[in-house]
Amino acid sequence: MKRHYRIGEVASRTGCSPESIRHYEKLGLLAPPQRGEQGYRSYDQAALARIGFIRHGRSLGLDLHSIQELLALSDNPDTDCTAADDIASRHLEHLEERIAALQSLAGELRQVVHQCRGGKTANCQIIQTLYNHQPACTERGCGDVKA
Amino acid sequence: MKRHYRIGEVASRTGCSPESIRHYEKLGLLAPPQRGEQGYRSYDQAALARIGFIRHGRSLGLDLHSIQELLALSDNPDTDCTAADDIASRHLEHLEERIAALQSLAGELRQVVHQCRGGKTANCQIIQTLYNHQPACTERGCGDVKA
DNA sequence: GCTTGACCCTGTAACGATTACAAGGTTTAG
DNA sequence: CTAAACCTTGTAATCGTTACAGGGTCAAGC
Repeated sequence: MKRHYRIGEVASRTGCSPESIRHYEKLGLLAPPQRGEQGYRSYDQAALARIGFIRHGRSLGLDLHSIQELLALSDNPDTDCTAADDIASRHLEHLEERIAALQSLAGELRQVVHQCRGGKTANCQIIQTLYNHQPACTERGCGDVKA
Repeated sequence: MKRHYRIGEVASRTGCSPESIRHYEKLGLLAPPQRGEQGYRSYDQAALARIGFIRHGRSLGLDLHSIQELLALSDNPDTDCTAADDIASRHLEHLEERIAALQSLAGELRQVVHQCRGGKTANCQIIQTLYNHQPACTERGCGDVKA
C-alpha cells in the first residue's frame, strides 16, 4: 500500500517549491509522475527521495546539470563510481577557487570601508578608489564576480 | 581639444565589452553619449572614467544597482559620505556571509570526495550521502547557494 | 569598381535557477 | 454556499552578460 502525495505536500516535505518541482520535471531530472483523477501530479516515496537528492545537491551548490549527471549514475548502479567522484571533486575545486576570489575581494573592500568618517563624497575614499584603482585584469569580462 | 572615442576603442581601453557599455546606458548608469556623423556613440574622457568606475565596482563584486547609487553620490559631491560607506560595508558583510557559506559547503564536500575508490555507483559514498543526508534547513529556498 | 572585413547601429533571445504572475478548475473547511 | 487553499498550464520577470539577426558605413586590397 503505497502512499502518494500531491505536489503541495511534496513541497512542504522536501522544502522544494512546487514551481521548482515542475521545473525539474521539465528539465528531465524527474520523470513525469502519475496523475490523479483531476490531473494532479501524484508522487510516490521514490520520487520524494529523488527530489531530496536534488535538493541536497543544490544545497551543496551543485548546478542542476551536475545533479542530473549524478542522478543518471545513480540510476545505473553498475557504472564506475569514478564519474561521480569527478563531479564532486570538480565542484569542490570550483568552490575553493571562488572562496579565494571572494576573500581577495573582501580584503580589498576592508581597506576602503570606514575610511571616510563623516566627510563629503567629494573626498570619499571609497569613491576615489573606484575611480582611480586599476583592476588587476582588463581582459574582456575578467574580474567580474558573481555575488 | 578633447579626444573622443568610439565604443570599440572604449571597450579595449576599459576592458568592458561594447554590449555591456550599451547595457549600462540603457540602465541609466551612463548618460547617452554624443553621436558622431554616422550615429556612432562618441565618448569623452569623463565617460571613460565613469566606465572604469563601474568596471572596478563590478570587479569588487558590487551589483549594478549599488554602483548606480555610488555614481549618484559621486555626482553630488556635497552629499554625506556615510551613504557610500554603508553600501560598501553592506557589501563586505554580504561577501563575508557568502564566504562562510561556501566554506561550509566545501568542508561538507571534502568529507565525501575520494571516499569511493574504484567501486560501483551502487555503493558510492557521494550518491549515498546525497540520498540520505538531511539538509540543515528545509525552509523554502533555504540552503540554495549560487556557485 | 568591387569585394572583404572590421567596425557601428537596433532589437531580441539566451544563459541558470527560481519566482511571480495570469486565468482557469478543484477541493476543503466554515 | 462560499471563501480559501490547492492544482493545472503557460509566460515573464530577476541579474549581468553574451550572442545573435539584419542592417548600415568605411577603409584596404585586388
